[in-house]
Amino acid sequence: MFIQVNASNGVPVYDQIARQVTFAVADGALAAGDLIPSVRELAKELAVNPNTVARAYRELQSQEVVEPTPGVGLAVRSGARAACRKSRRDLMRRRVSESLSEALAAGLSPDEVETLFTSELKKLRKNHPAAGEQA
Amino acid sequence: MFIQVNASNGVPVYDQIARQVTFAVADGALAAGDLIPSVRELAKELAVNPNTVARAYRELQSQEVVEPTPGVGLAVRSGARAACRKSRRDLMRRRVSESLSEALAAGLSPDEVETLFTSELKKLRKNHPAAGEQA
Amino acid sequence: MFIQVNASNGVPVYDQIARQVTFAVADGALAAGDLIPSVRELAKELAVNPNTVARAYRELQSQEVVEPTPGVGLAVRSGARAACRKSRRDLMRRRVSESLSEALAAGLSPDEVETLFTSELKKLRKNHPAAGEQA
Amino acid sequence: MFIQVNASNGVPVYDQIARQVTFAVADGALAAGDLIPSVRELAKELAVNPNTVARAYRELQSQEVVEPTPGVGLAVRSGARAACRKSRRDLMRRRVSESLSEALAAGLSPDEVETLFTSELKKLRKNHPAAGEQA
DNA sequence: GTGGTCTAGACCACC
DNA sequence: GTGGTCTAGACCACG
Repeated sequence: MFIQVNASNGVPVYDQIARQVTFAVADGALAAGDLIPSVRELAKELAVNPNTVARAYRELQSQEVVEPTPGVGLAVRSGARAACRKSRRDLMRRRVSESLSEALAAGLSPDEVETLFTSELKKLRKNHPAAGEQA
Repeated sequence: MFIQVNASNGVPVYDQIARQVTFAVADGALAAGDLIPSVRELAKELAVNPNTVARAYRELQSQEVVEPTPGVGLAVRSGARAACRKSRRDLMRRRVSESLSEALAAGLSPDEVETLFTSELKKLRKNHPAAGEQA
Repeated sequence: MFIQVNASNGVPVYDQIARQVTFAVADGALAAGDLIPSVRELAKELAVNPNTVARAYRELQSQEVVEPTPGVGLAVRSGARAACRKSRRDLMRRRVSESLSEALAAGLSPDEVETLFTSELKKLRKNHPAAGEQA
Repeated sequence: MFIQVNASNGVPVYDQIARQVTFAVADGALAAGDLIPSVRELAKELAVNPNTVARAYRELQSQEVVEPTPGVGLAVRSGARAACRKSRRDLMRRRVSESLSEALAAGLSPDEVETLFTSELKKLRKNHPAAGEQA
C-alpha cells in the first residue's frame, strides 16, 4: 500500500492518512472512480484503530476528495485530481512561507536563509533523482 | 517591549515567549546581565496567564539563557549569546529541513521545491532589506 | 422504464425503488394485475445489487401494494391504487410538516418560511405545467 | 441552556448540537467572543458522550463558526453571525426545495403542493406568534 | 462486506 | 480547568 504513518512525529495519524490519500490522488496513483481501501482494511494494515481511519476519511469527504457509495466503499470523485494538486501545492507553499517568515523573524538575514535552504536542498537532492512531474 | 504573542497560530504561547527572548539575546537586543521583565509584568502586558510566562521562563532557565538573581529577577547569563545564536541556527535549520522533506514526501520534485522556495523568498525580500548581521 | 435511482442523494436505493413503484400505482401508470419487473431484470437495468431490488419488493409486499403470483412474478394488487394515493399523500404531508417545523425551530418566523416556500414553488412551477391529476 | 437533543429522530446528535449552536449565533443568542459551553459541561448536561460534543465542536471549527483559545475554550468568531445566518437560510431553502421537488416527482401537481403547504403552515402559525426577525 | 454513529475511557498539551 | 487524539468495542443501515 501507498500509505504509511508515523505515530511519534506530532502530526495526527488521521491527518497523515488524509494527506497521503490526497497526495496519491494528486499524483494520479489514485484515479477518479477508484475505491480507496476500506476503513477496516486500512486500519488493520496500519495497525491503528478503525475510528482513526474513519476520521481521516471523513475529512476527505468534507474536502470532496472522495464520496461514499453506500454498501460499496469510498471512491475518488471525478473532479478531485485538480483540487488535490492545488491543495498539495498550497499546503507546501504555506509551509515554506511560514518557515521563511519565522527565520526572518528570528533575526536571520535573507542571505543567511538562502544559504541555509540551499545547503539543505543539496543534501536531499542526492537521494532523490528529479522526477519532473508537474503539480 | 520586544515580545508579542499570537494566540491563534498554533505555536504555544509559552514557546513564543521563550523563543523571542532567545532571539533577542542572539541579536544582542538583550545583553548579558540585563534583567528580563518580571512574570507578573510581562503577563499583564501580553494579557496572558502568568503561569504561561512562568513556564516560558522555566524553559529559559533550563536552557541556561537566564538565571535568577535572588530578590532582583531573572538576568541574561554571561555566556548566553553564543548559545542563543547556535540554538536559533539549529532551530531554523531543522525547520527548513523538515519543510523540504515534507514537500518531497508530498510528491513534489526538488526542482519544484526550489521554484517554490525562490518565489516565496523573493516576496519576503521586498519587505526586509538585508540587515547583514551574522549568526 | 419508469424507475430511476440516484445513488448519491442520501435516500436509500431500495426506498427510491419502492416509492417509485408506489407512485406509479397511485398515478395509474401501473394498474391492478400488472406485473412489475423481475428482481434480476430491474437490478440489471438499474445497475444495482439484486438484494437491493429484492428488499424494495419485500417492502412493497408488506405494504400490500403487490402480491406474488407463483411462477409468474409480482403483480399489483387490486385494491392498491387507493392505498398508494393515501400513502403518497401522507408521506408528502409529513415531509412538508417536518420541513416547516424545522424551519421554525431554526429561528425563522412563519412569514419568512412562507416567503421561502413561495419563492421555491415559483421556481418549480416554471418547469412543471399543472398536470391536474387529483390525489 | 439553549441546546437540546433528540436521540431518536434520525438526525445525528453531533449534528443537532452543531446546528443549534449555529442557529444561536444566527439569532444573536451567542455573540462574537462568547465562549460556548465546554465539551465536558455540555456532554454532562445533555447526557451524551464527550466525544459526541467534541465532534460537533470540530465541525463548528471547520465551518469557522468558533475558534479555540488553548486552555480557555471555544469562542464565537467575529465574522460568524453573518455566515451563520446565511448557512441557516441556505439549509432551510435546500430543505424546502427538496420536499417540493419530491412532491412533484411523486406526481402531485403544484396546486396540490401549495394546498398541502398552506394547511400545514396554518397549523403551525397558531402556536407561533410572528417574531418578525430578519435573517 | 461497506461506512456512520455513539459510548467509554485513556493520555496529552496548554493555560 | 480547556480542547485534541487515540483506542476499543457496540450497534445500525445499506448492499
